[in-house]
Parts: sequence; structure tokens; C-alpha cells
Amino acid sequence: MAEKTEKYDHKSIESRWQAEWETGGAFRTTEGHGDKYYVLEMFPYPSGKIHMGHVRNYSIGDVLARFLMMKGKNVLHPMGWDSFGLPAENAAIQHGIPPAKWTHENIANMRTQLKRMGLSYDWSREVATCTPEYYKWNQWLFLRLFEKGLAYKKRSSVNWCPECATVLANEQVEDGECWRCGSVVEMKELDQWFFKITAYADELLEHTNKLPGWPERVLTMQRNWIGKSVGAEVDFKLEGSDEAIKIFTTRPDTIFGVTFMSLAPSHPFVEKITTPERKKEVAEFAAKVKAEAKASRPGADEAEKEGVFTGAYCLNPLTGERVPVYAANFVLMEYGTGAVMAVPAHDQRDFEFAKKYGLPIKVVINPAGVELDPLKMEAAFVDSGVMVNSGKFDGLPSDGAKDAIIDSLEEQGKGKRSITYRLRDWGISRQRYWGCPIPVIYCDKCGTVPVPDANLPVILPENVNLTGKGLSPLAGADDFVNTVCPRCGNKARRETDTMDTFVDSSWYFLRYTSPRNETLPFGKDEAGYWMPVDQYIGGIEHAVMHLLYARFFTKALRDLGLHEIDEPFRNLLTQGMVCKEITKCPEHGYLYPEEAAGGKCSICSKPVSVGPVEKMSKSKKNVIDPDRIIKEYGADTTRLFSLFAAPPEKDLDWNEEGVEGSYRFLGRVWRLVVENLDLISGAKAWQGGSLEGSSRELHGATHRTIKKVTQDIEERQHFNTAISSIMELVNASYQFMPTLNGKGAGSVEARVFKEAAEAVVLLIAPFAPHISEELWSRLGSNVPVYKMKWPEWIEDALKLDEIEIPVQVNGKVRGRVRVAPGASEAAVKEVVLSDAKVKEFVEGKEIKKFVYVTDKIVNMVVA
RNA sequence: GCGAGAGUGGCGGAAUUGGCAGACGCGCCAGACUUAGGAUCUGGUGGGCAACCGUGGGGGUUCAACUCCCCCCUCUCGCACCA
Repeated sequence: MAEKTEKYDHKSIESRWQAEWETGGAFRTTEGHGDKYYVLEMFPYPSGKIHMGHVRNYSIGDVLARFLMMKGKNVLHPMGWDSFGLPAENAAIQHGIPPAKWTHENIANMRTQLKRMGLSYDWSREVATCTPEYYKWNQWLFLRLFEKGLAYKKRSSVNWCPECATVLANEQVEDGECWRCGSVVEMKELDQWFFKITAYADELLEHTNKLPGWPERVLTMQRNWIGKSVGAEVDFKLEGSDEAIKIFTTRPDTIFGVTFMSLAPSHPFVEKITTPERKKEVAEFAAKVKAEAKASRPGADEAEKEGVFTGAYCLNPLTGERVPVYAANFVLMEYGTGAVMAVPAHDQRDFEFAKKYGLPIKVVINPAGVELDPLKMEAAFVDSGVMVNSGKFDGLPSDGAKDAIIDSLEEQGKGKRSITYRLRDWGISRQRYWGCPIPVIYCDKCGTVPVPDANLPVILPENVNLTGKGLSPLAGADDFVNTVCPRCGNKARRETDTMDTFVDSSWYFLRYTSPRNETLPFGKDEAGYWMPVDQYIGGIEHAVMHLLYARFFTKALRDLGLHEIDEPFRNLLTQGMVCKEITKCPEHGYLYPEEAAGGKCSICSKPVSVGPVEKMSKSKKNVIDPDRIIKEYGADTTRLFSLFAAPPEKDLDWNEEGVEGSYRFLGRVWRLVVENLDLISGAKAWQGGSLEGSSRELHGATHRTIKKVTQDIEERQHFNTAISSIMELVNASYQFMPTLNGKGAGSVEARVFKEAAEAVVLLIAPFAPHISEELWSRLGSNVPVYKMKWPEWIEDALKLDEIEIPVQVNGKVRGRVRVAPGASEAAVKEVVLSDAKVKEFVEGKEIKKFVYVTDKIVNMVVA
């Protein structure tokens, strides 16, 4: 140990092993045999550079993939690029770089970055959604959905940004404004393609109960999004007309309490039924509500309920009572039928509305044993209770009366059972260039004609003038637009909208199972073998959109006979955000960490304030570039820290001291092995047998660590505690080192030490694979670590001769005794009562109770 | 408002089934080795002089509560006129 130990040089180690993996095709998946496991991380949009969120996401996935490989699973662990999208178009508009060039350069750069992280991907399966090889199948799937009636076109109202001259997805509208330019978003009527996701609403909802491997909150969000309501549709006949207003209600039990009717101001009946003398007022009101809706709806309950009387009346189908019809601002045209029966006594909104406009309140449900007085009510009574003022239904419990009332309505032909969803069909048309062309041709004679399969892919042309103005960029590409009708051969025009990029990502996990298939989007056999994804990992921001769309596609493709599974992702892990404290200069605002070295602003030298921890974002400048960290500390340290600092599903607080700590730990592992290399590689593996003293302890610690690390990864995915237990084993090994002095490689001590050191090297492999490979090869192995079998613990080694039992007196620890494992209560009691320390607290008092939890604790109650 | 999650040392976090609160790491303190150390190794580190007190606050169950029950406070996220 006298000579200087070789330093831990992460740079040369990491580049050597990355080259080794690359040339050796290390993580190429062997097809279709054995116990499979599909690990998938959400593929990135190729923005140009990876960020810490990616680092965390892929580190988590890589731990699982490498661990399971060592566990003997046939692991599929692919990577690709969600590479269509608006940023590429913006780059073209702002910097004149063609979107394809920009995207492919970004992919090349990010691929290099990912390879520098040492991730165990099967790169031979890489896909990019912007390539014709991929989007051909997007188009093919579109056509299959079209044939089944699951893709259709209709005119509908969409979010429109007048400045960018394009449609925006709902998620791209922030508080009623365009996320890019901040213009107020308008509603515009356009012809749009839709996918009929609502056809699967019930199954999507039902199957949320069959996903025990998903976080509850994601399931809850999806259930809310789908928003199923069970109730009835009821016709309220208009007075003096044959027509009826159709309403949807979940509370048919309150129908006898209807005192007015509320229509959405944009409901088609509003114009039709309003009496001439009220026309002006109603029209003004409708215009006002429309204007407010444009500037984003003011949130919920505190918004004032407003409305106007249309002058018309309708008739309660069960009582025949005359009911005035109002237009009201809180009724949404998009939900249900756009018309609501108003029951002020039992609905809070209707109650407020009735109070404001002096409309009658009629109680039809009383809480058990209470009689409500409409004049004294301060809020609606919305719970269930006992029916009153409801004719033959009086006295029934209101819950049960729902069915009876619907039955009665159905008998009279005035209503029927009905289910309503909040979920809308998925509008997939985008007036954008950088996306998958929708494979449809419009012919004056034949109408809407799908592009025949033989003509796929419809290639996205490259010579397109992008200005960011006007309609779809493709509409100006004459070579693209002008074509002939596949049916009649006459001149025809192509669809110029492209698909929402969420379409691309709704089935990429299936493509990975046979990424080079040239006859189908994916092979049925391969999908049958690999699907479902066993572990999917990604950010919570995709809780609804992507994950719901992917579930829908999986079901729709199943019904097309392309595969046989119901749900794409068996287990879902939603990682937390990567955060860092913000740094501010009183003069120059937010500063990048590099601009605040030594606590002073690099521009003006004023002291900076270090603020609260927030999600890393460019706008707040609290970002850390993974490239810099990897260069400075290495990929192993970067990965290790991102896994050690917090459990995966929690937010991670990035701090550089912590990174240094992880680097120090790897240095410690390095020295543990390298300083004792001759001894370890010279010693024979410990084969078992009886051990004493510190050797026995180290042996036990080794196996306890193996057990803990294995279970933490496998059962809990708590990598932070797995890593901390490896640290403990390393610490224990250092403590053991002095006993090695003067002992040869043949000694028991050397052999037990070898066991511990080798366990450390194998156990850190999923977290820090490069250093693990390097040390493992130095220890003399010809087999790389990733092909090694994951170590197994020996139960016998975990057994202890004696266990230290804390002894509590009246709940406070007053002493400790050592007993044999499994000792009887009587035996333990004897030892405890003869213990000097314990005696001090017990002497002269009566022991009222003696509790012994085997091998855990003693507690005595004395008085 | 509704739904979900969280609140533990100076900091990140641990305690998996009700059984020694604070593992592991950061930071800090001390010592060793060194020409030197911001390297490395070793030890210490919740508060309090102590009895004791300590897991957001208050109550309860229990021999025993971070953990279970009731009430309250704070924060984060999601949904938010859904009829």
C-alpha cells in the first residue's frame, strides 16, 4: 500500500467501456425466447440537447434493464425519437434551417449524449417518427381506423391563434392565450379529422381498475378526464310546439322540483324560442357570454351565475307544470345536451340562480327526519334523503327513486336511461408542416378517397415554404397537393393537414418489437412475445394525454386484429421533477449557476440571493447542463447521484455537493478494489464454512446487502436506499481492512474480503456500469459484468449468534441485553431482570406487565 | 370547492408489517498522514448542563405510534360551473 494508488479516472474508463459495448453489440436483444421483460422510457422530442429530466428518466430505466439482464431475463430496452413537432418548424422560420436537417442533427447530437451516459439500449431498434419508414405505418393505421369508422371528418370548433394562423391543441392554450405568441385564442369552425376515442370510453374507464401497477393518482386523473355520468335524458315539451328540449340529468329523483330550465346561450333553441320582445336582450347576453368564454372561463364557483329569460315555457313531463326557459352562462353547450333542468332546492348553481332572479324553490327531498323550508334554506340540499312533493314517489328513499322515475319516464316515452362522458373525440388535424401527412385525397366526383395502401407512404415534401402565416404550409406545395383520384383518375387534391404528433407516440412501443418490419406496422408474433411493456417510465405531465391515447390505440389495434393485448403498460413509474434553487441578482435578475460563482453576480459583483428550490427551467436559469456534469464527474457519478438523491417518484433537489459525494463514493469503491487487487484476485472465493468475529460480521454484512439491494430494486424501486446500503457495505469493508494486515491471499480474512469486494462491484453495476466493468475486468474476469449472474444471498449468512435487544421500562430504553435468536420469553426475562442498568429502574417496584417481541424488543410496565 | 399526495436534524432523505426516530449522503467539528491540502483515512455531529424533550398542531387507541383513529393547520399537484 506504500506506492501511490492509481487514481479513479472516469474519463478513460467510461470511453473504453462505451467503445467496448458499441463494437461488441452488447445490448442487442436476442429474439423471442425465454422469460421476457420490456423496459421502456418515454422517448424524447429531439430538441437538441438532453436535460436533467432525461438523465433521471433514463438512469431509472437503465438500472432496471441492467438488473433484469443480470437476473437472467430477456430484456427489451429500446430508444427512439418523437421527432415530428412544431419546434422544428420554428427553427426553420427563425433560422432558415430545414426542419428535417434540424431534427436529424439534433437526433445525432442527442444520441451521442445518450451513449455517453452508458445506457444499455439496443440501438439496432432505434426509430424516429419523422422518417417515412415509420410514418408510413402511421398512415396505414389511419386508413385501418378510417375503414372501421374510427377515423372521421367533421366540422368543429377549434382553438385558433390569429397571430400564428394555426390551430392549437387544447394543451397548447394557456389561460386562453397562445403558448407561443401570447395572442388571445379564438374559436374557429374548421373541417377536422377525429379519432373516435369515445367508442372506447367505457373500456378505457373500466380497465383503470385492472392496472394495479399504475400510480393511483394517474388512474384518478384518467377517470376524471373520461368523466362518466350515469343518468337520464328527459324531454321537456315546449309549450305551444311539438318540439321538446332534451336535457341530461344525473338526478332524475329531483325532477318534481324543477322550477325553471337553463339553456346554454349558444343552444340552437335559444334563437328559435325566444319571444320577439326579448330577442334583443337574449342576443346581447349570448354575445357577452361568448366574449367571456374567449378570454378563458373564469374559474368555477366564484363566478357569478347569470342568465336571461327567453319568454318561452316548457312543460314538466311528470307534473305538467309550466316551467320558464332561461339562457344561463353556466350551462355548457359541449357537455350533455346543452340544456339543464333547474332544481334550485337540490343543486347549488340553480339555487344561486333562483335566489338572484327570484325564481321559486321547491323541495322534493328531505334529509332523514328533517323538513326543509325553502324560505330558510341558505344552500341547496344536494345529498340523498326522502322524497316529498313527488306524487306517487313520496316517501321513497331518493336513491332508489331514481330508477323508478326513469322507468316511469320510459313507459310514457318521455325519457330514457343515458350515459354521458366528458371525454371528447380526439381531433388530430393540425395545420402544420412538420408532421405525418393524412393519407386522404379529395376528388370532386368521388369525394373523400383514402390513399391506397400500395401508394403509402404519402411522403412529406421537403421543398416547402415555411412562413408561419396562412393556412397549412402544405396547401402551398402544389406538387404535393395536386394529384389524381385513385378511384376515377381525374384531377384531385390531397389533404394538407398533418396528424397530431400524439398519434406517432401512441403506438411506437409496438413498433419497437419489430422495428424493421416492412409489411406491417409490427409483427403479431413479436408483439405477442414482448407486449405489454412491463415497466414504463416517464414524467407525470403525460398522465392523461399520451397515456390515454396510447391505451386507446392499443385497444383499437387489438380490435383490428393486429395483436391481442388489452393494455400497453403493465407497470407505470412517474418520476418526479428535477429541481434546483434559483439564484437572483438584485440588478440582473435570474442568474445561471455559472454566473453566480462565489455568491456574486458575474456581471456586477453584487451579492446574489439564493431562492427557493424550483423545477429546473430555462426561464428561471436554474438549469444544470448534464454534459458539463458528465465531463467533470463522469456518467457513473451523474447517474448515481440522480438515483441516490431521492426515490424516483419524488422531486429531486439537485446540488453539486451531493454530486461530489457520489463521486467520492465511487473513488472509495475504486480504492477498495485497486489497493487490494493482488489480495482479492489471489484469494479463492469463500465457499462457506464456519466463521468467527469480524470475518463473520463482514460475511453477514455482504449477504444482508445483497438481499437489501435486490429487494429494493425489485420490489420497491427505491434506488436511493439500495445505494445507501452498498455504501454501508463499502464502509464495513474499509473497517475490515486493518485485519487483513499481514494476512495472505489464502487466509479466511482475504477470502471473506474478496466476497465483499466482488459483491460491491456487481451490486453497483446497474447504477454505475463503467466503473463496475473496469474493476471487474481488473479482478481477472473475462466475462463482462452485464453478462454476470446477479449475486444471490445465503440465508444462513444472515443469521446472528446473538441479538441485541433494547429493554424499555415504561416505554423508555433503559438498557440492552444480548440473547440468542428465538429465545423464549422466560429466558429473556431472566437475562433482563439480572441486568444492572435495568435493575436501577425496576428495583423495588412492581412489574405489572412484561412484553417481549421475539428478537425485537422488551417493554416492561412498572409502578 | 372536489380529488390525490406530502409535512421528520442546518440540508437531501431513512425507518418496507405498530417495536431502539434520524440509516446513507451533504454540510459542520476534531484528529491522523502530509511541504501543503479544497486529496485521503479515523472519530464526532437532533435539542438541552441535566432530569428530560423531540417526526406540522391538538386529542385518542396501545405495553409501545413518524406509522392506526378523530379534529385542525400548511404546502404541492390534478380537476374545477360536467347538469
